[in-house]
Amino acid sequence: MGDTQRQRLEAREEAILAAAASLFSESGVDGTRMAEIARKAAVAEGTVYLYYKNKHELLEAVVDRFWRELTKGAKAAVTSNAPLSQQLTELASYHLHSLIDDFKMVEITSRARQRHGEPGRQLPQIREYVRVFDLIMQRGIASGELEASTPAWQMRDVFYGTLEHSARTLVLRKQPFDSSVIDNLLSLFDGYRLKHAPAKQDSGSKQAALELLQQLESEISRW
Amino acid sequence: MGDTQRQRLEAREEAILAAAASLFSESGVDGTRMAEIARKAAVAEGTVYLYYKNKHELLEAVVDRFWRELTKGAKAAVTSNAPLSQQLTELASYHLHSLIDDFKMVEITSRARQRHGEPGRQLPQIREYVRVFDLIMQRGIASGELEASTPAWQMRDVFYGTLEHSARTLVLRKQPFDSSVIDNLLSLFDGYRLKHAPAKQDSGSKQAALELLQQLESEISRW
Amino acid sequence: MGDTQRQRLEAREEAILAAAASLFSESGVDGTRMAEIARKAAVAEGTVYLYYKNKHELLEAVVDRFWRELTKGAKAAVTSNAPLSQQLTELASYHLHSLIDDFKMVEITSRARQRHGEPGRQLPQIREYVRVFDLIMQRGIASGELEASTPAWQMRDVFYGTLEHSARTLVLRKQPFDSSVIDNLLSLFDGYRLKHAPAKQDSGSKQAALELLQQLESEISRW
Amino acid sequence: MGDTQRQRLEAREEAILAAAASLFSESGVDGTRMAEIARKAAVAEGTVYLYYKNKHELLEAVVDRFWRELTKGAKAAVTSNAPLSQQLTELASYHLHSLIDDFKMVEITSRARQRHGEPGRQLPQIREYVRVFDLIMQRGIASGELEASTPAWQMRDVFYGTLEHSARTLVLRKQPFDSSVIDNLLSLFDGYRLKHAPAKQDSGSKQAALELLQQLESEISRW
DNA sequence: GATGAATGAGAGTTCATTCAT
DNA sequence: CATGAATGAACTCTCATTCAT
Repeated sequence: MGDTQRQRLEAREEAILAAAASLFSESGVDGTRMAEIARKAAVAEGTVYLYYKNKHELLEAVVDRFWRELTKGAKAAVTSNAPLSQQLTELASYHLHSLIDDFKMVEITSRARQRHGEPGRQLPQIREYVRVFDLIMQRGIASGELEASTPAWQMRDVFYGTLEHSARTLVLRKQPFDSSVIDNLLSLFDGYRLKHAPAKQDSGSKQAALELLQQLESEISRW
Repeated sequence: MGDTQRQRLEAREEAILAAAASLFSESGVDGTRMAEIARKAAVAEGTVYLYYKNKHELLEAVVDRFWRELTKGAKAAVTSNAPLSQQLTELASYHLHSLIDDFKMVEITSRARQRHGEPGRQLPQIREYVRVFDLIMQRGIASGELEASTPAWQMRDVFYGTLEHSARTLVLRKQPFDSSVIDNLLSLFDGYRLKHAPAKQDSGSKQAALELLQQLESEISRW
Repeated sequence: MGDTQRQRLEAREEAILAAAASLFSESGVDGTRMAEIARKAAVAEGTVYLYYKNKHELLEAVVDRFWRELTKGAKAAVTSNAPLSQQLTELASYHLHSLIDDFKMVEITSRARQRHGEPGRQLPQIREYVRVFDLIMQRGIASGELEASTPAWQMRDVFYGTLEHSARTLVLRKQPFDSSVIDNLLSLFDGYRLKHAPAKQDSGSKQAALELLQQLESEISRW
Repeated sequence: MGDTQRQRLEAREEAILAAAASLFSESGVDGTRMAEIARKAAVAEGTVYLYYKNKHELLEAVVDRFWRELTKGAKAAVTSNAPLSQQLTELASYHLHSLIDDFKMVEITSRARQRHGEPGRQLPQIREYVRVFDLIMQRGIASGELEASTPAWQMRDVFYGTLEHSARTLVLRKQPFDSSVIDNLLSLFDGYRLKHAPAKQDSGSKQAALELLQQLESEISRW
């Protein structure tokens, strides 16, 4: 019975989140009243406040949930044993599809970052999501598939930033998808790829790279 | 006398815009009351409504003004006779600097795009700004400095998106600037650059490219 | 417990109406702020809007309530078994007294009828009130106490209009009442009264009149 | 040239009054902004305040003008040498027509009477208009055409009030006119008319009546 | 006298949040 | 835990009125 109880609570929480997500997407954050969310979630207004301290926390939870779901998919795209280029392709495809489909959520995310006086904060789940992109870059470097001279975060910025901006472009053009964006990005990434076997690595850094690689693989495998 | 009158009106409008811009940046859009803006601009509350129909239109005007100023600077960075790579470097540097310095404005921009039921609209001045990036890519293609097989808008997405995302990264790390981001981006763009003189172009497309180039140069020179 | 709840709601609604009525009468509609009404009714400002969508609807409710109360009194004056002339006297007396006592309400009523673009509307409760006057005229005609050649509504206009205008006259003169107005009106109504037994009525119309009379009596008895 | 100046001033004043009257009728007093009136009158906003201290005084002026015009027509209807009943008929007809045609003005009049704290005031021009009705009743009494036992003001209340109320009835029914209302009223007034020559009046009161009659006739002739 | 930009008090209204039931 | 009526601070916006030109 305690289980039933807990399940009911979680179902309620999920209902509120889903209602809020759909209304925020549809009418914007300011255009959505707490009363509407409660009605759509079939709970009383006050009940929402039992689960979330205020509207902003609810907004953050909605955004969090969105990126958590996204993170799951991104991890799945990257966990295979396929070669790096294929994994990048899959991740890029997944990312671009997701951003286009839920572009409203991307905008709402930037809304969630803005809080009264504070400077723009990074929400934890987004950090986690971006971390998937970082890890794949780091692994590429560690495995020697990507050159080590460019920091992983810069490759990630190219990868992530390009796709985000292309998503905006495609959404504005009302195009549902464009795979050539991914082709272009991947061929660009060839510039980062080592053409030859990684020459002349001194054994110290080689060792370090191997350890890092093992660490990364282990982290990825825990997903 | 008409001049003095007009000047006073414009000064007032500018004062309101400046006040709004600074307060929106400082406290966010929701955290700023129309009364505050009026006080900071040293006008009466009602006066603001003489110039802008409501808070949202004022917000749009603030955002518009920001991107208009940015556009001026971007055009300046691109108007020289310097080689493409140097122009790209300058544009990238200007863009990255600007986004970092006024990162709040970037966030506010996404706020301005969100209006009640409407989907995310593109504000005209941003379009104009992005157009500067498009033009330099198009010119590079027309002049044969960039390969023609990748659409200009995709190169632009890489260029613009990478820098935007890097700006976010740097702001989150509280770094004021990082030139290596630009170096990285430029060296990546080598992948788009033709290594040899553009060989084997049939005379028809050559002719077309020349015409396009002249057209672009003429447009740029009019800035 | 539902009862207690409902009673509290109704008490609150009544408190708001009473507060509004008294303030509208005292200071006029424009001279009364919603905040004042809320304070006088001992509720929060927002609470008023829980019961009435806006100031105009509150005004209409106030006016409605006034005429509903008036209607009750008017019906009581007319329900007796007394002869027509006595009932008319009582109704006239009640009407005149009421209009004089709450003359402000009569003026406010005309204010309630005016809404932005719309032409003057007839508020339902006033129609109901006037209907009491109509019914007594119709009954008089049906019973043969009043001549049938003048339409009931014209008799009613004489009756109602004269009293309303006399009320204005008396209020302007600051007289609390003047029974001679009623005497005059009643003696004038002798002109409508059949001096003899209704002669020469053909049996058909007689029958119709009887049926109408029964119908009217039945409607009145249901009050 | 002074004349031209004065004429321009008067033309302006008239333009403002006309604009206000038409807008008040069309959109109600609250629904009309001073700026609209100024625009329609083709003057600047501030100019209106050179002629009228505030909106309420402008409203009063509009109402005043309306009743002044009405008074002219009413006097014309009554100045003839025709017998009383015919004069009454003409006055009633004129009154009823006017009220129906400009019913909005009647409502606006009651609006003009309401000022913040004050009780309902009588506007001077309405008093003047009603006075026309009083005078014809007084004259009828003095000339012996109406019985002296009912005060003139009561007869006037019957006459005026009935017509006013009938006007409302007809407006609500969207009827442009109904002459039977006047027939009914006139035949009712037969109840006030002396059937025989005024018998047995003592010479004193007879003398007084004659003097009053002369006085009234003189006043009427001065119209 | 005429203008119309500027004023600013004050209005109605909203809605996130609370709390007695 | 759940409710939803009640709250009231704070908002945007209006518009009659003023006054420098």
